[in-house]
Amino acid sequence: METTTQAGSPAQPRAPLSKERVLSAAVALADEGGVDALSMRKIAQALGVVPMALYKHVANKNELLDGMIDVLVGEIDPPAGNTDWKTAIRRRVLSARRMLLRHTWATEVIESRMKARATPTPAVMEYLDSMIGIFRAGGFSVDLVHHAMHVMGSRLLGFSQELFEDSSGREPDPDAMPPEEMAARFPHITELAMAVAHDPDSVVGSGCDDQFEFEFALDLTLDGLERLLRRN
Amino acid sequence: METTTQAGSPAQPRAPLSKERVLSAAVALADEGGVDALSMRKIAQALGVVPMALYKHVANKNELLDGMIDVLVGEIDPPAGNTDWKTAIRRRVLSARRMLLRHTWATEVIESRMKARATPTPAVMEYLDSMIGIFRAGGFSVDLVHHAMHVMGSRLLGFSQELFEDSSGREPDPDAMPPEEMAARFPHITELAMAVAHDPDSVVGSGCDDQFEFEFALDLTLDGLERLLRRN
DNA sequence: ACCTGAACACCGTTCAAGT
DNA sequence: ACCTGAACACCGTTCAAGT
Repeated sequence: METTTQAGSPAQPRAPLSKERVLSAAVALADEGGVDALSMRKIAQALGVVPMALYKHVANKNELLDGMIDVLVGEIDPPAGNTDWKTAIRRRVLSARRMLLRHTWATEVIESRMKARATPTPAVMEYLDSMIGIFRAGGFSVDLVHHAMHVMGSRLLGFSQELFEDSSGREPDPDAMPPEEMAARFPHITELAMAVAHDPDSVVGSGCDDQFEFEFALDLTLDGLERLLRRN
Repeated sequence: METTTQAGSPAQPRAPLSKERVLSAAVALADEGGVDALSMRKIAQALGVVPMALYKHVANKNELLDGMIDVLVGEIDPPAGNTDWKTAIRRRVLSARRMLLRHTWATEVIESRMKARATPTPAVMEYLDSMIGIFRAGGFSVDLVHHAMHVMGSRLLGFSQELFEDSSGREPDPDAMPPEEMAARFPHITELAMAVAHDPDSVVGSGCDDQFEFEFALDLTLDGLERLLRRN
């Protein structure tokens, strides 16, 4: 009802807009509506600013996305000291995973920007570098850590990569296949799905215990690497 | 110079437009210019047709993308008979990888559509089902094949997922870091990069032997699974 | 010198008007 | 009944006109 500035509450509609404010507004918007719905115009609107004002702090949308990735990488826990390489890597990767689960759009943006850029951003480089450092301190040769980084690739800044994620709240398929046809055409999937559904330990409704599956895969890889290391 | 139909060459500008023609035109355009540059309008133009004509064969752009994925899955070699599960899986995954390398935009589209859809398309389901079938025929329990599918996840319809791919032909970074600063800030990356650069066996210029790295990671996973299988 | 509105060249998709 | 042009509601970004 009152458009002029009130005495008691300065209304502060004009906090001085910085790159940080732009980036965190962008991250918040992406968290809410996904990265496809993210536009320069909407970020500006959320900040109470004209669209062109953003271009004073980021050169273009790609640079904005790079900045958003750096914000995310900053959320990954720093490496733990006083442990062996295996638990240090394990904790770090699981911390990265938690970040990825908080920001569902992260893998998409990271992957597409990594593909487009000649070099990852410094923040990503720093993260990768400290990962390599943990392996090296654990006694890995340069060659073996090279392979290890490639093996870990998809999990380092990885993907939860669930093939059959919880499907509630997604586009419902108007002409979905009837269960009988499913069972006839895809017997192995059906068998597997049935086993999962009847497993009392599995999470009700969602089917797969994503966390368990992720750790299972991670440990399989880490054990394999450890075996190679011992063989030196 | 001649706009009317010639006698010798019927000019056939009006092949009757089918869903298949639309999809293969879309795949060809994506192969050329990437999926970001793909638009309904450009597909129509390539087919010599008005944009709205496409909507007779695909309901919307998402359905178009789903159809394109099916075209790609159709390019993966069928499972080989007369072999053990390990070589059968290996061949199939490597065939999928070759498809992914032919269509650089594939992983991006597959990942984003898998995330959006409640169920993968039937063609993708068929592929996954026959994969599970190979494991089952190899003696895997339903439980173990369940885990195996999760482990293989990122490689099944996977990602080449190279962290440091050949950077030629990508956006050059105007303010790239000087090598000395690189070495100081990222010692481990530098060490690794140097070792790779001085390895006479590595591919000149591109740095990493992507194919070798992919197979290294794949075999590490497969060997781990085999060990679990033997332990039954 | 700084800021910004209008404009440009695009999108996917709707819809009513044409045949 | 079919087909399609124009239009709608968006984009990211340029640029010239305002202060």
